[in-house]
Amino acid sequence: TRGNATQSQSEYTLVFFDLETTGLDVAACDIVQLSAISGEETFNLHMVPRCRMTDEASRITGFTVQGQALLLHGGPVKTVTHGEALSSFIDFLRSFHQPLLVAHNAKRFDCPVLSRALDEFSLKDEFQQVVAGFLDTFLLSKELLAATKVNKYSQQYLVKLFLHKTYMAHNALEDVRALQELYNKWNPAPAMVRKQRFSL
DNA sequence: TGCCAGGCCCTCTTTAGGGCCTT
Repeated sequence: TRGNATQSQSEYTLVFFDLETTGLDVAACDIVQLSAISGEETFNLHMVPRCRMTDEASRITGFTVQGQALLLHGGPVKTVTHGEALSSFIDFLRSFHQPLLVAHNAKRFDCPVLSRALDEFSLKDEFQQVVAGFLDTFLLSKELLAATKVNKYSQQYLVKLFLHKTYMAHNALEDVRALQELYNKWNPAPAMVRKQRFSL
């Protein structure tokens, strides 16, 4: 069993994930990078997007497309097809006990984009059978910090506020590392997790 | 080529508007 002793004995295993995409339109954007982390186990794959990247997305993430190649800050990046990435992701998730997927703004952004991609490759059912549910740290942070003076909830701001550090935001792997650390710092009560937990 | 969202939550609310967060 993967994960530490505490996780393997609990009802679920937290798996933090993040997508870098071609833009913010959840109904049309395509995935460029899919990353996840659970404990020390990481997952990180890149894909050549099948639609044009918005200039803003390129500026923020550093990803551009040249011909059939994906570039990060001008240098080539190894890629796989979207079908391969999603199948590999399901295999990665299968290696954990009851994986509970956690992302910042998951409900509004990462989940609908991931769900649409899974539908596209008829992998939704397989995915649903493996995954125990989702948790959105954006919504969770609002509830956790409701009694405080904090009124900004971006991941970058929260990481700076609670972990006193900056990180390479908009690199999906760095984002999930920071999110896992932030979550561990918060260590929300199981009751709150149960309350916030949702399905696709 | 040119365009660029919208669900959720809050509140000066529910016959609604506006800010936030994600790329």
